[in-house]
Amino acid sequence: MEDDFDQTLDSNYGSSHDKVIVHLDADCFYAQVEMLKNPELRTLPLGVQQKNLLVTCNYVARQFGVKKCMLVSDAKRLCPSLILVKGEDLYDYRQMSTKMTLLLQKFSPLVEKLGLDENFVDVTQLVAETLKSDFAGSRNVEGHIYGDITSRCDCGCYERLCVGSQIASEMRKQLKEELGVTCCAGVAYNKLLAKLVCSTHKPNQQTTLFPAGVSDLMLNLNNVRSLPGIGHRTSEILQSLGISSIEQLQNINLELLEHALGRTLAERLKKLSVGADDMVVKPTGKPQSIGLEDGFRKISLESEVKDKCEVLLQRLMILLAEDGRIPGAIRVTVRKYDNSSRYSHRESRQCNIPSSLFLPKVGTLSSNAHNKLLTSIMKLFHKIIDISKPFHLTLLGVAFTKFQERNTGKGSITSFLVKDISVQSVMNFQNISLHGVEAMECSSSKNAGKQSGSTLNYADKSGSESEPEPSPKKTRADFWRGSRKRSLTESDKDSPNKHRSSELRLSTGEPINEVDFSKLSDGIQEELMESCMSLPSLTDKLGISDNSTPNTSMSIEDNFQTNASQKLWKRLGSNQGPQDQ
DNA sequence: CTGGATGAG
DNA sequence: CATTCTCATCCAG
Repeated sequence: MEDDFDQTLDSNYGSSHDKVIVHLDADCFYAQVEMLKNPELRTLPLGVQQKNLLVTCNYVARQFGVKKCMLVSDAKRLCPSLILVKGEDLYDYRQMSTKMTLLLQKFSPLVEKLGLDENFVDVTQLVAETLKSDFAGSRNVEGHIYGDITSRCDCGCYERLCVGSQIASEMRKQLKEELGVTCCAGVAYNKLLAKLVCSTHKPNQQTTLFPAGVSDLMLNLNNVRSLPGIGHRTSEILQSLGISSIEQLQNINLELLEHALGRTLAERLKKLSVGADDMVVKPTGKPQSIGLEDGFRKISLESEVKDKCEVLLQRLMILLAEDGRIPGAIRVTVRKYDNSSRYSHRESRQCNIPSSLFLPKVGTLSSNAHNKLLTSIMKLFHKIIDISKPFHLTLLGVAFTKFQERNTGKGSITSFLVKDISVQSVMNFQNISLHGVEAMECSSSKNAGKQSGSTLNYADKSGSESEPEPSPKKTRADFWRGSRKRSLTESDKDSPNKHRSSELRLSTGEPINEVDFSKLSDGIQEELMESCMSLPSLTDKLGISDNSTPNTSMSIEDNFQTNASQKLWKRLGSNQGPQDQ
């Protein structure tokens, strides 16, 4: 007990080298998506703005000194030719994020999202299988190596991390070829180090960290703020203790730190400071809440509140239909204008809602449900704001929570259909009302002219997550296709029953869909809901046999893992020919 | 369970 | 500092 250090060093918490973690971080993600939607922007300085804030920009713009989280006005002063696109609506970014995660899940089921543009993948298993089947030992590292490797650890981590770097390289290759997205990757034996080393070479590069480089990596961090888990608040507390550097954090007395931060956080930060992290990669499932919010300068009338909420609710209903689950509660969030400035204070209220509002029961009128929800929202609003007095809001948000898993068996099939139908309806509507959006040049710029009629690929989503619904064969097949063949384009075109697989269709104007749906909601909403009601007629259209394949989903994971490692092995074998000795 | 604080991108 | 638009986790009430 007197010996604080024993715990850290002895029990090896978070510092064993037995795992291989890859962290992937898409380069200037929002800007990349915008450039995929409109490739003409590639060579121009591009910024993505939300309200008055430049949330990210491409690397052309960065040459002018434009940076993340700048005021738009400042950015324009630095770079008068800066092209700005609006990024308040996250729909396309979310869509691409889902595609990236799905692609990565082909390498391991252990994929954890961090925000929309980052993923952790635990590839320990795939590495082990690859090492097992690859008897010829010569290994080289793909990409950069961080720090020195003069002293090699004897636990076998050197070989594991080498293979990890090759897997990371393959992941980035597929992300680029299949989705058109460039990423950075970091490879290390825990999450913390994988993330930290990831950002040492940017953009579109990867870096592998071996144990000998850990100390350098940690001590080269500028300050404690660089550690994940230390935000501005904890940083202030540490500052008050005279701690700003990583080295200071490494050396501070643990009890002193516990006094200021509590035992749990203090111990965690102590370990993080020396590069130890025992957090597991927790597979990301469906979100626990789905919400939208809108910030603005001033709202002070109840009618404005109601209008805002109605628009938010309409957009939210689309996200909800895509998710496929039924919410049990709704929450309203506001931010009041606060001149005294401290920091942004939000208040929220939530209430339960009857699930009957969402059941796909024939005869349920959507406008009815919609109105009831809007009424609930306004009630919640009145719980926060006393409208008999003047008020000044700068933000309104609406979110659904407490999702119910749906019924087993038929129920889930039905919901599956409802989800697809709602999306299709929106598509159909787009075809009718908006004519000729833009030519789509989305993914790998090769295949510009995809056929436009097919469905969006939301079905993929339910494929690899918690629900055992759709056939995992797809995933496996996709993996093989993606990995063995150079041209994904060809194989996609060739297979007609492939309409559910991962084609990139970002530039078909999904945001336009959404916006237009909102604006014209009066008419459209009825149309959408009517479509949802007529379930039987849609079963034909959708080709149920495709997704209801009674697939014996035994050891799918094992299967694709095996295939993955075979494929990787093959690839490495053929690529390494000349280098082998 | 609710709502606020904090932190992530 | 947050600023944007989300989402998750932790914790006190």
